[in-house]
Amino acid sequence: MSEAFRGEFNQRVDSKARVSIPAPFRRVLEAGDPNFATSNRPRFVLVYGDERRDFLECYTIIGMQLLEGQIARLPRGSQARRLLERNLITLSLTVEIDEDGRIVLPSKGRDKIALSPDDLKSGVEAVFAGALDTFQIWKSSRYDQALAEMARADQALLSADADILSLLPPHEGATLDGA
Amino acid sequence: MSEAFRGEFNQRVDSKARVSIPAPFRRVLEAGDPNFATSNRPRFVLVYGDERRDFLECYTIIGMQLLEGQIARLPRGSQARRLLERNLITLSLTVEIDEDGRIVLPSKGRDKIALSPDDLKSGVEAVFAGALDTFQIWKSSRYDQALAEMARADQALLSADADILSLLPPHEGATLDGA
DNA sequence: TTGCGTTCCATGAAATCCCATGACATCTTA
DNA sequence: TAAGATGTCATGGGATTTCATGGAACGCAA
Repeated sequence: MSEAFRGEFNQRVDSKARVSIPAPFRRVLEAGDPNFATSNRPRFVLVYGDERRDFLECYTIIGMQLLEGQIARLPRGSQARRLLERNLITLSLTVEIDEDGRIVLPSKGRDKIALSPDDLKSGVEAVFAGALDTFQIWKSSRYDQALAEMARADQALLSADADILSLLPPHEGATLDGA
Repeated sequence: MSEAFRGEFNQRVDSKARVSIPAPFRRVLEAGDPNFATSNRPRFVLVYGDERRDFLECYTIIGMQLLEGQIARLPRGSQARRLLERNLITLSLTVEIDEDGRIVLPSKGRDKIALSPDDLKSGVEAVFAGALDTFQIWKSSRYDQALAEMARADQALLSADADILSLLPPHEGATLDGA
């Protein structure tokens, strides 16, 4: 995976629920859409399942196909498979990026991240957060909130002076410094 | 599978049992009907077999042909083949989408999802739920009911803070993050 | 005629297209 | 190196089209 979603971007959502996809993410989405060369309009999959989350998770076309392949390996009709299908397929949409680099946030997606009609009218910010093979879309205010909560939880995991990388598993084979 | 049925749509069923097919599903049905280019009227197959279900399962023309091919591979006269033929072929209908993007729900189909004449008179909602290579049509109230039942079962399967993706089978070969 | 199914037209809301602008960053050229 | 040209990006606004939905008109058979 040479291309990956990285970084954090704030984008304005306008009154029509349009929002620009950050340009670096567009590059990744273009590379991950087998159809892009012909259509010139990158598409991707926006997942709004999993009630316990309040952000949208976005997959490249190829990334989602890999996921579908994994789901297909589970027995038809099994509970695990049904749950995955519901949350990742039924509760998801394919969206297309327009000539201006924007998408319209579909209404199910707006509901999920709590963008009310009032929010749209008065103007809101969305946060795009890269997560390697996917990226997330948050309502800005909720994102800040969630970060604060996570920071608190993380303190418990990591003693004050420890390096974050100490959480990595013990390495085997090649390392960054070639040791 | 570049085109797939995704998402969840509520559509109103009118007093004549007409219902609009959600536009994104129409695009997929058009692509899956070899005859569409000439007829300009996409067709698809509506399956109402399998007594244990109370929804209609819808296949593209091509999707159903693939399924028929698989059934044909089973030994003639075998019980499995007979059961599949009955439930997927005998108990099914081909329907055509009209110029306005609607179908008329045939009466066998209405029976299956419990749309009574009274329901039609007073107005009902149907739910269209995408499931990759097929989509389902439910009476809205039953859909909500079914979801509620499943939600209860799902809690047992998934511990409170676990990621849904943890239900995937242990991977072999390629994964999303190229690990 | 009456009931049923089909085709055609009407409409408001929502989604999409097309064009415009200002902020930056990069490249070019004297 | 300073100034101008060029390009990409995020964002806004208006015009246009599509979509879901309702109702009227039409054809046909009992």
